[in-house]
Amino acid sequence: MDSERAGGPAVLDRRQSLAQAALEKIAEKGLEGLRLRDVAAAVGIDHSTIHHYFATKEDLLAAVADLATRPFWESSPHDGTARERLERHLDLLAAMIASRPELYAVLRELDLRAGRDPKMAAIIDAREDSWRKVLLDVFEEGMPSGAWAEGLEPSGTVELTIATVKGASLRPKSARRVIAQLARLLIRSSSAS
Amino acid sequence: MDSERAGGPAVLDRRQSLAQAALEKIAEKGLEGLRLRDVAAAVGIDHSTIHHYFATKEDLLAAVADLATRPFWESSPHDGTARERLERHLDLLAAMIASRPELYAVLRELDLRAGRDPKMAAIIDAREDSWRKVLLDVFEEGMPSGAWAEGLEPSGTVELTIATVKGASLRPKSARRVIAQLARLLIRSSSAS
Amino acid sequence: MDSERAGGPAVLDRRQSLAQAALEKIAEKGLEGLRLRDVAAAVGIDHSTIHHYFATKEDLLAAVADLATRPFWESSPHDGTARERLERHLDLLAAMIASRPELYAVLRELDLRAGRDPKMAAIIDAREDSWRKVLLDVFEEGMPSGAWAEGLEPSGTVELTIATVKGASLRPKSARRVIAQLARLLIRSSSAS
Amino acid sequence: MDSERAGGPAVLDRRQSLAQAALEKIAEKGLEGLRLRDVAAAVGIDHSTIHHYFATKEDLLAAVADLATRPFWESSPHDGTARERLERHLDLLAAMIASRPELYAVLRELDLRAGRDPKMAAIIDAREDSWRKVLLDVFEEGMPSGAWAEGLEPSGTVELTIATVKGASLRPKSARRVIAQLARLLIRSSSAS
DNA sequence: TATGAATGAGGCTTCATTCAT
DNA sequence: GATGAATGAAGCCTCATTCAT
Repeated sequence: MDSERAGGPAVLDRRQSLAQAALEKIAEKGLEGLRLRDVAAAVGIDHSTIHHYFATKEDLLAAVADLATRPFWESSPHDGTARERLERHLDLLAAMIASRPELYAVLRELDLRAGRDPKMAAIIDAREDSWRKVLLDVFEEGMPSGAWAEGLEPSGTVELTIATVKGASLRPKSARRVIAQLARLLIRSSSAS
Repeated sequence: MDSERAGGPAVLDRRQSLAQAALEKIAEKGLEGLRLRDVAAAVGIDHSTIHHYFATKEDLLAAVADLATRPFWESSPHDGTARERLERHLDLLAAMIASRPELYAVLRELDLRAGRDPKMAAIIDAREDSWRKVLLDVFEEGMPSGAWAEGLEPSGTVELTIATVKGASLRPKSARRVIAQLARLLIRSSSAS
Repeated sequence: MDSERAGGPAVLDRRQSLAQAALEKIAEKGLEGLRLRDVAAAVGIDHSTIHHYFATKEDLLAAVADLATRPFWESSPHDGTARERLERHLDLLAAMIASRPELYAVLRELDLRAGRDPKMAAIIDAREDSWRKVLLDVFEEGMPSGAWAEGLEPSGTVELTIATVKGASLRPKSARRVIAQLARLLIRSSSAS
Repeated sequence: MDSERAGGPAVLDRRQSLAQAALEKIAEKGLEGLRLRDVAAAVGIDHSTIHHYFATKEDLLAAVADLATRPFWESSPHDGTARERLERHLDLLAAMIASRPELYAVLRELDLRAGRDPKMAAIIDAREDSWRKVLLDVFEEGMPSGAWAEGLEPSGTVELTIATVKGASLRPKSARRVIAQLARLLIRSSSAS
């Protein structure tokens, strides 16, 4: 009992903090500058102890991917009109990119990696598909009420939104502006709600 | 003069082909998988000979950045309406991403690198600013004639376009669709096509 | 007494099965491929628990040596003529090499180790001396009756026999044939079969 | 021309001396104690430079096997009677085991390794087959003249001889005696030449 | 220009061992 | 007795770089 309370979470914490430290190192030095030694040092353990938690560097990277893509939209409330939901969603994204630009730099790094590493692709794609569903749901919901700009096609717009957010995160400084501009284009400006 | 006629061009070719080979390797294995040995092998020279052309790995990388960002829009004709010019520009981009996805993967890799390497940032930013100007020119030119969607602000739309193209290039498969969707949103739909 | 009845035998069994598992691992991967982790895994315990039974890897190795050299000739009946006894002895050896080649591979591995490790030499030599005595006894016993080939010198033949059996065990496939050939040479051919 | 005289042999020397150094280390510490660092140190080069000559430790080991099994019987003259040739051959072996016991210890180490490593087996077996042929030739040649002990079968005796020499080399101290005893048993003692 | 030898720093990983629980 | 966390020494190998030729 005691050990379950003590050891259990501790282990999770260690794994978690190693993944977190790795994420920070990637943000700082890039995937090509990631060194297990540095990660270990960041959490204050010997670099060989890392292998207790992650058999290989690749495994650690998988944990980083998992951590970095941990769904954030789950917190988004499902109520409100489609237009409101989209606005909130994009606002949240812009805010997060502004507050944690390194996280998004790492995400892009992982996107690139996914292009040549099937294992990474599996992790990244799974999470991205969830995001895709969330967006598709919003865009489809807003169609009947004419919430969107003329000629907007839901599924293509999902891809556009994802692409733009990703591209915007490559330049955190202007991300908010870019996302705002996107929102303005997507949402029907005139007349009806 | 003499060297340009005799050894010069050959050297330039070598440098060029080394940079090209490096670019391909980066596309294949990422910045973290780039090995001077592999690059040398790809052009058929000894791995130590590479240092006769590039003193350091970083220098080679600079050459890669230069090669990858070599302006492509210069070929774009300046005639036609703003709307036509934007369409042609986006079409060209979509076509290039489709035909040379690796080149764009490398560009994104370099974007990320620029985020932590001032030298790289200098190279990348210089070229991106040129692109920025081209786009700004187009968007401003189309304003008076009402070529664009309502509420479009030139400078913000430049950033949006750049971000979207970059983001789209992370998923070459759907890049054309994304860029087309963007074009549809930017260009005023009413008033005849 | 108490511990022999309760924990004692269990501990002995554990030690025994660890040594046995180690022996098998050595047969499989050689002394250079022996890993305590593998041995522990083979008997289903944690790799650190192994140190409760053997303080050090060397200690485990000593147990392996002990196990591998556990005298087998004790079962050999002492009755019959010297010639019969030799034949039975060699037959038994050939049969064991055929049925447990790995055991003999490990024995050779330990022989080699004994050449550079005094502790190992002590264990190995003690058992080999016992074997030596058994053989010497047989050869001397057969001398008066002229059981052996002409010019056979007991003590030198003991060494020859040991060397040949060892050498034969390096190639288990042909061991039986080699040992049979040795027997044919040792035993006087004339004077009836 | 100059470089051919200088660089050529030098390289061979380096590879050769690395293999030789490795052989000595194996003799000293066993296959399980072989460290590339030690080998490099013995030759006076940085341990990473070893990889210039041998891509992997396994490759170095192959060179060691090649060096250790380099045919020695080629020097044996082909003239004389079969009996004389066998005597000379066994004498030579006994002398070599006496003068270079470590070489033979390593050979046995490699024999064992060959049992679990096909690459090693290929090298070892090839050389052993040559030896086999030499012996078979001798034993068959002596058959008609009745040079051998009664009932000696050539091919089986080849195996016996090989096994005995190998076994003898495990105990260099008594090797000469063992081999002499073998010779006495093989060669017809009485009567005719 | 080109090469191959050499270097040394450093990378990931392994492993016997120890220790607290 | 058993475990899992932790260690640190060490192992093989890689790689950018230098240097003599």
